[in-house]
Amino acid sequence: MSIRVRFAPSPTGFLHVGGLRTALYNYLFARRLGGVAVLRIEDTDRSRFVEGASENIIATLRWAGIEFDESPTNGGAFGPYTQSERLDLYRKHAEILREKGEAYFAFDTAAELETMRQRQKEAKQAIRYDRLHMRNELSLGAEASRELLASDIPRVLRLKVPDSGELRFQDSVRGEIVVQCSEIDDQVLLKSDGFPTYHLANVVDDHLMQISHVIRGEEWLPSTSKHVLLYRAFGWEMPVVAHLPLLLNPDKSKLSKRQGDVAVEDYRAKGYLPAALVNFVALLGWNPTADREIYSLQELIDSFDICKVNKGGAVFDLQKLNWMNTEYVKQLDPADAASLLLPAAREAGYEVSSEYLAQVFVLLRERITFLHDLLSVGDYMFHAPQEFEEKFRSKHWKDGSAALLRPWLARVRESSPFDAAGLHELTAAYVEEQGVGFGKLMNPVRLMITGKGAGAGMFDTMALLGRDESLRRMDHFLDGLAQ
RNA sequence: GGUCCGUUCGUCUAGGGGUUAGGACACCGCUCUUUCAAGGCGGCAGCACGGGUUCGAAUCCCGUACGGACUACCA
Repeated sequence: MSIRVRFAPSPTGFLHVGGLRTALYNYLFARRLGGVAVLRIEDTDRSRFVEGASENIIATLRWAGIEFDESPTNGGAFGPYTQSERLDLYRKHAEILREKGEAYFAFDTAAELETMRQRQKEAKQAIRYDRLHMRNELSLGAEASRELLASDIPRVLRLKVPDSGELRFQDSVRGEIVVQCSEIDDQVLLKSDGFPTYHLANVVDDHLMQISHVIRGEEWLPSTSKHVLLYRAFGWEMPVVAHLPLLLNPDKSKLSKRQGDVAVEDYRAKGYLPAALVNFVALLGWNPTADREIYSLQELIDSFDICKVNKGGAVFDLQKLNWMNTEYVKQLDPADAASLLLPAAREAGYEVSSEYLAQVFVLLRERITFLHDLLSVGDYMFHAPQEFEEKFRSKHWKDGSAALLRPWLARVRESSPFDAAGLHELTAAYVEEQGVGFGKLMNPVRLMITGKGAGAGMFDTMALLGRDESLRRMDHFLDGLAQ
């Protein structure tokens, strides 16, 4: 059997991080087994359609490095199948179902359905379409329905669910699931606007596209029994299903916008690296080994196993994501880091070369979570400090500091070459002579040059800044003191 | 309310009859040190509960509790 999977988002907004993980697992599964992954846009709800959402989802998947293999127009591309372009297919199959007696038309109004639900709720009954008492082909009989069918009264097509019997299906993640037919609602298949519902379109497409494995979120588990019935009604073979555990808010409810960012777009905008986000999200619900956290996409592919996916939901923990991003930032090639950061640096008004940016990155990469932190954490690498951290000053700038600094400054002025090793050597000799520790001298130097109490090694910092700039800042500071 | 699903440190997880229950994030301590990080070392902390099955249960079975999803002419 050839492996074919699909990722089927609906274009109602930005790609959700949960969607990213679903897409990723589908992608990993397909790549691991040499299968095909298709992207399908499920836009059968016209009222929720958001302009540009589909394009955004595709762009976001590309950003994350997740690729799809097939397109309706040309064989090899990423480009998606779009359900709204396949409406004839769903209508045709809906008709087949009706001819087989597996589906029927119903003419109830929204108000009638509401009344029915209210009644059921008050009677503490399960809320389900009441086929016997509502207005439909089955309750009305052939004679009476003929008139309604011929009229222009709005109608929906409903699945005729068997009254009794047991349904069983295997889920690759959860094992066997058992559901009683009596618990299943007569699902609407075709809406009154002629569009199919998710259930019909999904089953028809999965079959027509020869999808072998349906990997999707747990929220679909309850409706899978309806899909089983649909496959059975059509006489089609059911694909293997796997329902992924949900991504959760810290309070364990389904990950939602109210409690933080859910759009991949948001994380991208905040400066998370795609590889870090993908790595993090991959490990929410699955882990290839016991003692590793960092995996490249290829390593994830090589070890992916759908059967090892967890059943329980996973809380999306921002702290761990942040840690993972710092790991990926540290591993970035300096030249790549510089080119990623250059636009932001320019926007901040720093007219620097990418070579210089790469050097600043190397200097400070262990101290940042996001690449763009370089511009704030290391602002003094781009201009003289505009303010001096008072807490650090009061702690490390003593009355005798200036007197201790001047002879050292004279030597720095003369030193050659001006590099970190030379400065270190020179300074080591000086503090030895003076009988003081490094800190006594270097903390004031840090204050004068960076204005801050935290940063990379001062000799490296000075070397990168250069002799002129370093001395200018210190002289300026001491001049200010003298006045 | 009904149906279905789930439950290993605070969080992500490994482990699936015999383990001192392992790793990671976070937190704390020590170390390194010119600052802050990073790094190294160490610490805190967990099998939801109750019954079975078994010589032996975190692991298998059944309940209970708790949590979640679904319950639309949304996906």
